[in-house]
Amino acid sequence: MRYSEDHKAGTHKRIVEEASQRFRRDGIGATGLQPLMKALGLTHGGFYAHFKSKDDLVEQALRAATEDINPAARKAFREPGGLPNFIDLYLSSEHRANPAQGCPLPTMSAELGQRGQPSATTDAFLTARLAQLDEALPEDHHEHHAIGMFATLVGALMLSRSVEDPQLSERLLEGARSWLKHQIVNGESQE
Amino acid sequence: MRYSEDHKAGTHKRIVEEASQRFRRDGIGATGLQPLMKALGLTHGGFYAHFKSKDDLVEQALRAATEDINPAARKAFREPGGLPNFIDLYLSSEHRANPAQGCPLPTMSAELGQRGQPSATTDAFLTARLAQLDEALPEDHHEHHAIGMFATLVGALMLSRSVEDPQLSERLLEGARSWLKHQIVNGESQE
DNA sequence: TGTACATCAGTGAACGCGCGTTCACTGATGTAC
DNA sequence: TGTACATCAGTGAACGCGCGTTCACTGATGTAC
Repeated sequence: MRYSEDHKAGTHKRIVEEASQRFRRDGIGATGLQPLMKALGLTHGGFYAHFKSKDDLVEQALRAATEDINPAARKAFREPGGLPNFIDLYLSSEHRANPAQGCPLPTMSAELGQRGQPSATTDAFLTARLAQLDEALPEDHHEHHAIGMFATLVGALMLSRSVEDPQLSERLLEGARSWLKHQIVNGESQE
Repeated sequence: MRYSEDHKAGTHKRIVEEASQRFRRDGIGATGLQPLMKALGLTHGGFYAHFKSKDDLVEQALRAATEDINPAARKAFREPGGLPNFIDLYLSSEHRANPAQGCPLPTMSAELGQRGQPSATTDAFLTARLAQLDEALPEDHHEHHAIGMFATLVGALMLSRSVEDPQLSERLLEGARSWLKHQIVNGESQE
């Protein structure tokens, strides 16, 4: 059947967005293309009219996630002094509970490092986020501030999702929040 | 064939150790039991004489990793003021290049969080490491110091492994090292 | 305005493959007599 | 000391299943005349 002008582009986008959520929630390896297409009301055969391979989809999904930032987080970055708000959003129990709508790195970056050949997409995503954090930091900071903070955010959220005990999970989030806010103050005054 | 007294225990240990390395290097999902047993010169059928399931092996492998700490890292913890040495070891290019002999969390914890039902083994592993870090920190620190530092270590190593560009990878390790050492100083004097 | 045809997004069966798990078995060794 | 037997760690074929990928196809729509 032939479809209207931009029908295919729409389907393409739907696949990328659904994949982006599933990769973040379940991981890349654990996300099957067959269930993915079925969830969109499509059959799996059509997949290869849109993508060269699963790896191609992974790249596009990660690229899509770069532009799909939580509006509240974007707002926190816009306003001066909004960095603590961003930290609270990133290390919130809401973010922990909803990996599918969250940052792809805590769920995907280990797997991205293990997959056969790496692509520049991860680098681009990470660099963009570091630049964003860099702008939000006080003027006289060093590069390692943004890097250290980002690593802490990603690591703490990932760890908080991996433990069984809810109290331990909460302590991890709260501990990282305190540590990071404490560091903002020191980063401004010292160095 | 019947074997000597502790033959089975030896095989059991060999499986756990080989699995522990493969899980850390390739991830849990990407590690097949068939290739694992074959690498030890065994057939896959015998696996279930040793373990209830793959999940059982995962738990035992993680538990084994708890006791298998890099001697150099252990030494760094023993001597007073050895924390910077530990940071350098954890965030070294050697550790980055050898996940199979390294900390299981950067490679496994995302997957551990995504697997069906979590077990207390991750909690035990993480708690033990936090306690270790806690002891190495100056007396008057807060719990969130150990948590923040550990999250930074795990996050930075994982991210450094996931990027394609070696220079970016190096910047991530170096950035996190600087940030952490800077924080040790502040953690002592302030708070 | 009406008909013939080309397009091509999506269909669904099939491919080989490796997965975790089960199970009837083998056969070298330790034990009992 | 010599023989019969029980043990049980390890064997290897087989189970059903889902994976990523291929491919000949369908059939509603847009275009050409």
